Amino acid sequence: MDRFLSSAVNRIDAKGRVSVPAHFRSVVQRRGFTDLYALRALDIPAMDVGGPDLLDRYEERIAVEDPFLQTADDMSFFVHGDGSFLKLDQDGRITVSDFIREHTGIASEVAFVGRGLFFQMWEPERLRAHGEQVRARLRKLRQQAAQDRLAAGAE
Amino acid sequence: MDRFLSSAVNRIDAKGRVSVPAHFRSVVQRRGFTDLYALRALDIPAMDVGGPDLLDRYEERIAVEDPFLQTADDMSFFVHGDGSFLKLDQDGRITVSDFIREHTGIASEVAFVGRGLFFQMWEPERLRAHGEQVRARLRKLRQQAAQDRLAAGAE
DNA sequence: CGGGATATCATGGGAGCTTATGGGCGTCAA
DNA sequence: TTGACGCCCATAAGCTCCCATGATATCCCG
Repeated sequence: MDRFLSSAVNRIDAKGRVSVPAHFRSVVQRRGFTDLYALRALDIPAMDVGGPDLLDRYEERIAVEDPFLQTADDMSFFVHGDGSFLKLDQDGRITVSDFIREHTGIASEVAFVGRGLFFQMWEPERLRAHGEQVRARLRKLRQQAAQDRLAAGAE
Repeated sequence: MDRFLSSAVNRIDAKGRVSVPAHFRSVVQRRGFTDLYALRALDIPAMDVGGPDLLDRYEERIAVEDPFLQTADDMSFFVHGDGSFLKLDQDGRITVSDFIREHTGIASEVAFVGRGLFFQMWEPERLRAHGEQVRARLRKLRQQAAQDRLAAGAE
């Protein structure tokens, strides 16, 4: 399987390093990459992380915009300026920069969450809270759907 | 990777010098440039910095304007007359001229921001404010796209 | 089936290189 | 002469490479 699946929590050591879960590393490696690319997620305190191909996908998206309009500029600013390469050392660890800490609130532990084509880095407690919210939204959605079906049947 | 990515904040010393981030320097070198060219960004308090190819990009933009209109003339003046060379010293530092300080508000620290084919120099606090605005615009764009899809599905 | 050997993995720390930053000194031009 | 600038060196902090350890999972063979 060459997708990012499941999750794990790892500890940051005294030098600010953290091990990327071995499974995630092997996915990146199988695609032929040695580096990771991290992007600040738009509306949640998490980093979206993937191989450099993640960057390529975004750049393809930018390419369809008119390069002289503000939207293209915004997208480039976000992708190139609000992201950074994470160099994997020989033991498969990355250093957690202030850039990451600021956006995520990560301090001493990192929660890695597989998301298919990429994975995310979270502060564990925030991830838990976010998970609650997501579940609540999904429950509500399902109830809503059930009610709609009832209403449609009564007509 | 030969693109300008991620960001860093460096301090200006007593002589008015500032180190260009090592990663950016290596990109410049890999592209075969020895000098940097800096332009005042059009509608933001930042410098656009890159190799000579940066000029090509701006000239391309001018080319789409009608040469008889004032806009083209303004832009040409801006690109060819209102830019400056930045010489890298042996330690990879540039001196921050008044030309740059005036347009950006840079005083004691410089934020370098990768933008793919070029990079930008910002006053750190202004960069933060600008980043917020960009993220807000992109969030709005995403919501808009989601609504459009819903509307299309309802037809 | 069981238990020891082996491999894998997260984590800790030492050593050396790279980078950012500060400052001295000579040169050239206003 | 003075101030801006280029060249050189020094230093401290940060980062990368390398090795060690313990815990866990996997394998293999009796």
